[in-house]
Amino acid sequence: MVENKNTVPEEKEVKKLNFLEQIIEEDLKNPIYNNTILTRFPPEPNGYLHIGHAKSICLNFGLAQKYNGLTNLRFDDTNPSKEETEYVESIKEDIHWLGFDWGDREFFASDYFDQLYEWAEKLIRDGYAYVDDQSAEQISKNRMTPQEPGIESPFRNRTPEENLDLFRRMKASEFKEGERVLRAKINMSSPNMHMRDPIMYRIMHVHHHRTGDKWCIYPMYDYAHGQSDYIERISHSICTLEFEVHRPLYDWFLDHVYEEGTVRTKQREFARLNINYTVMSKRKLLELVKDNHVNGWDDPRMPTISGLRRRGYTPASIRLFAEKVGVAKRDNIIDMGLLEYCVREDLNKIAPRVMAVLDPVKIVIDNYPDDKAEEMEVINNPEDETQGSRMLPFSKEIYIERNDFMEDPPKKFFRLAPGREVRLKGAYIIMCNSVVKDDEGHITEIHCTYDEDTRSGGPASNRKVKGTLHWVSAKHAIDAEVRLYDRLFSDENPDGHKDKDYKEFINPDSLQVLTNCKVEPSLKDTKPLTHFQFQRLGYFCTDKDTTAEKPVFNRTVTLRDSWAKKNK
RNA sequence: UGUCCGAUGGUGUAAUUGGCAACACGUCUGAUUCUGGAUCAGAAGAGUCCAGGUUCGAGCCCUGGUCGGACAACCA
Repeated sequence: MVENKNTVPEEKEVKKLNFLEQIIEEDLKNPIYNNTILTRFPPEPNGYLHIGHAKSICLNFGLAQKYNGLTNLRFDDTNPSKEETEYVESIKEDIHWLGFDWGDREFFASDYFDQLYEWAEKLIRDGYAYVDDQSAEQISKNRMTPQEPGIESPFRNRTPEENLDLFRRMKASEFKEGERVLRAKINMSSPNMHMRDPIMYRIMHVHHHRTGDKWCIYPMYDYAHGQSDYIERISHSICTLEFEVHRPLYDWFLDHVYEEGTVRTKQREFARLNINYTVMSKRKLLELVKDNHVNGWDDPRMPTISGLRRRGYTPASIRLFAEKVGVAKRDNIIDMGLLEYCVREDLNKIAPRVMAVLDPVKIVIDNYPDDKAEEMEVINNPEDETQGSRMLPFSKEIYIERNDFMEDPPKKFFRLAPGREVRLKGAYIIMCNSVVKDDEGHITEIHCTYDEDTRSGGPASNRKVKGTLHWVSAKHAIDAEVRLYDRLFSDENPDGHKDKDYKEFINPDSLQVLTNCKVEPSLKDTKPLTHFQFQRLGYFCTDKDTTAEKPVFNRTVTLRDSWAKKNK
């Protein structure tokens, strides 16, 4: 089997398949698949999508792309009491923004209510389903616990005729909510609780966002989901691990409607995404929003798609992240650092560099003419020449970052200090001569001199100095607000504590608003969602709160900072 | 105490399906740099949860444990 070892490989990329790809490739050997697959992304429209959904979206659309197939978007709208059209719009927006398109393959589980109902009648006629008159509490109680068998309902052995009659009357609105349900007749002593005569239909006198008041009985997830998959002829129904226990039930329902010669939908499960220092359940995210711990679903601290977008994440960065985290079946907690790596990776290539000083301190260049002003040509992005250059005004008074100056610096400090020189990026080398302080001892002004020959591109411009600072001309700068974000939780795994509520770990300092920032004039009228690198600081993104009078920027992520790291 | 699933460097994912553990992130060096960024070069770090067994050979197979997760909504 290793015969042609010495034919030697032209180092072709080793394709390592994840377990889903292996299953698919195995399946595809069967001609019934016709060499193609059909996946689906099935959100319930009861909340906003988060990065965990992004993983699933990338997986489902990605797999389909890879194997010559398509992906359906199907809203799992079987519980009208929790679902709203507002959510379906946001979900569609987020998927498109991520870069995926389902064309006209947009469906709703509610599209299939008629078919589902017919199949339910068939199950009743065949003796596989019955109407139960017990209360919710009784049903639940009689299911008992996983280690002891359940108790059969006294209504379990009604005749198909009686069941059919009752079921039709349920549909005809003759009963109140909770009075009756339709149950599958499977096995009350199965060790798998989902097989203990699961409920198929319940009565809900609730208006549905799409079917209006047509129905007062609605199918449960287990019944609706699998059958919807089959109706759409989904080949691979990929979901998260918690549904693994549902699989026998999924298959049981499918057995009762399956037609020979058709593709039989296969459900397979993968481990959901977890990221440290955040939470990833819709319920908890909703709670953070409702209790005002954050400012809405798109708060830049939220792991929602809309939050990440507002924070300044790009679709490509999230897709890269989804690829990097991989897919498997073991529990995982991904390091937030990986997500950050992914944005930096993308933004480094595309974000123009600009000058912004977040915590300004004034520098006066004593030997620079009082009313002189120059325009310095600076490169927009050293990683991408096609982004060209722009002009940046320079004058006698400039601002630099307060922490770029130290009166009494440690040996490895490469920035400005008395008697030291630094380069002002794109301009001159300056030397610090003196410092002016107020009564309290706070530095109010730093006096420097510049060397005219060191202007970028000038005769002495390649003189070596240790540090290069970003800066902004005082009289040309515009004021801006900058919002800095930190992790939302102070604990690595906020909902991993049995005795403590995750909310106890909310980081009180996750948002810091700086209102006294100075940015270069080119940033005057930027549109929300524009990405920049604030030179030496990090990647920033114009916020939707920005106005002509006061631009607002969100910090997406800092630059890697080996200096800060060293000083920890 | 029931059933199902899982266990590989700090984190995540691989290992041609039995051939002496690889990739990415992170970490640490060094080079380079008008961003303490980026880039480039290199290093450290696991012997695969444990114990047996099969085999010339086990991360992959078998047995028994241990630990972790999921499951007892008229939620999805």
